[in-house]
Amino acid sequence: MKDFKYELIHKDAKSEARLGKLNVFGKIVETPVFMPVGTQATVKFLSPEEIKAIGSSIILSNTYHLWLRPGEKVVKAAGGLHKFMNYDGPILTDSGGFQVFSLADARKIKEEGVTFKSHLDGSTLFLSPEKSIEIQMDLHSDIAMSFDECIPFPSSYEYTKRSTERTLRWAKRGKDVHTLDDQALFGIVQGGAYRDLREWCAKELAEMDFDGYSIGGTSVGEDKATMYTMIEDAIRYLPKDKPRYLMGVGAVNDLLNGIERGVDMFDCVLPTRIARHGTLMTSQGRLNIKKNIYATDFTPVDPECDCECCKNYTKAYINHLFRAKEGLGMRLMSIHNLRFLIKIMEGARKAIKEDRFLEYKEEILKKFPFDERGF
RNA sequence: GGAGAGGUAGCGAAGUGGCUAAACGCGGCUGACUGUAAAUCAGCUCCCUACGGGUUCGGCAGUUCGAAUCUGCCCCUCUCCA
Repeated sequence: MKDFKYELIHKDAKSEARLGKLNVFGKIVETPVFMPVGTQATVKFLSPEEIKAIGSSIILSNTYHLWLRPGEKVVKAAGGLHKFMNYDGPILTDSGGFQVFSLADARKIKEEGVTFKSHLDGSTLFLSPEKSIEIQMDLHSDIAMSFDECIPFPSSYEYTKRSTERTLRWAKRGKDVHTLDDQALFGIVQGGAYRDLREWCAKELAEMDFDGYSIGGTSVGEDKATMYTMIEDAIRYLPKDKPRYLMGVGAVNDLLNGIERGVDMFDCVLPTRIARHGTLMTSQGRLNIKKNIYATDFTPVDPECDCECCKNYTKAYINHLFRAKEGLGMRLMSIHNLRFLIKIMEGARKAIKEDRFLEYKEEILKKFPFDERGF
């Protein structure tokens, strides 16, 4: 019997927003939750201690990248991913399915699996649904993902249908080889932007009885309205007693719109990536710390923020760190952006509890002067 | 005082008669970034009333149809010798 359980604490009265508690083999994750991404067994620039300090309760890592380097056997020999990276909180691993999408130039998809060209040395590699699960079992993450194909937008109905059918077969194949009792396995809803395919895929997956369900194939070029519809179409037939995870989404408006539609988990590279590139999400809107005007601005990044960066350092100092290419700048910015999103999630959970999620969403969207991109 | 080397856009540095408003790098400015090939990538960076015009390559004067590139003089810098 797996000790993995989603408990619905409270559903918002006026929306599909859900306050929940995810028991990940004894480690509790309150949902809705935002998960920082640590692709290569590290949330870039942050130590596990810092990740926890910002209020993060679960992080992501990646099958494809760890398979290539250092190799899943090395991680296994280390005693698993948690020991390897010295992080004892819950870890979710993506299956490598996204790399089918992002490394599209260097791959070939067949029924059996996907032939990749390594982005490291160009060597030819083969990843199948079984192999992906085997690697994830060696990594020993808490939550594994089914191996899927993340298709681009737009894609033809024909292709989307064929790909989604294959993704379902892959989900089944992966599930059949998954044997760990202390690792959950999620299925991933694809179906592109076609309602019937999304709904059908969700129903099929629900029937296979996964520990949780991901919504994949969003934020790949479609507009916001389409994306929100895709989420609704995926969630409609997903079981209410299992967690729903919207993959790769992290803009503020997307998080709120996802929660409103019943999403429990999110992950995104956005906050950490744009932080490294000099962009901050703040209560004053988007801010590029590299700009000249901040060179002599001795105020905090975000006066309303309680993170290590905002409590202790000034814009001028971080501007200097960026110009000097000092890593501390990227680290402080990453801490801030993650804390910013996590705080929004904390607020969302509180609002759901009080049956005022929609008001909260409006409040946030009105308060933060971001553009339609949501950051 | 003598002998060499050299002065190119914010800096470094190519270029040595037309294809040069001048490579490239740095710096500077702007933009992008959503299950991370990303401390990355793209554009701009002499001036202007800008699909055109104006002034540039230490200074001045020449040679030439045409000069950053050739000649003369001058100014300045560096190295070596006295």
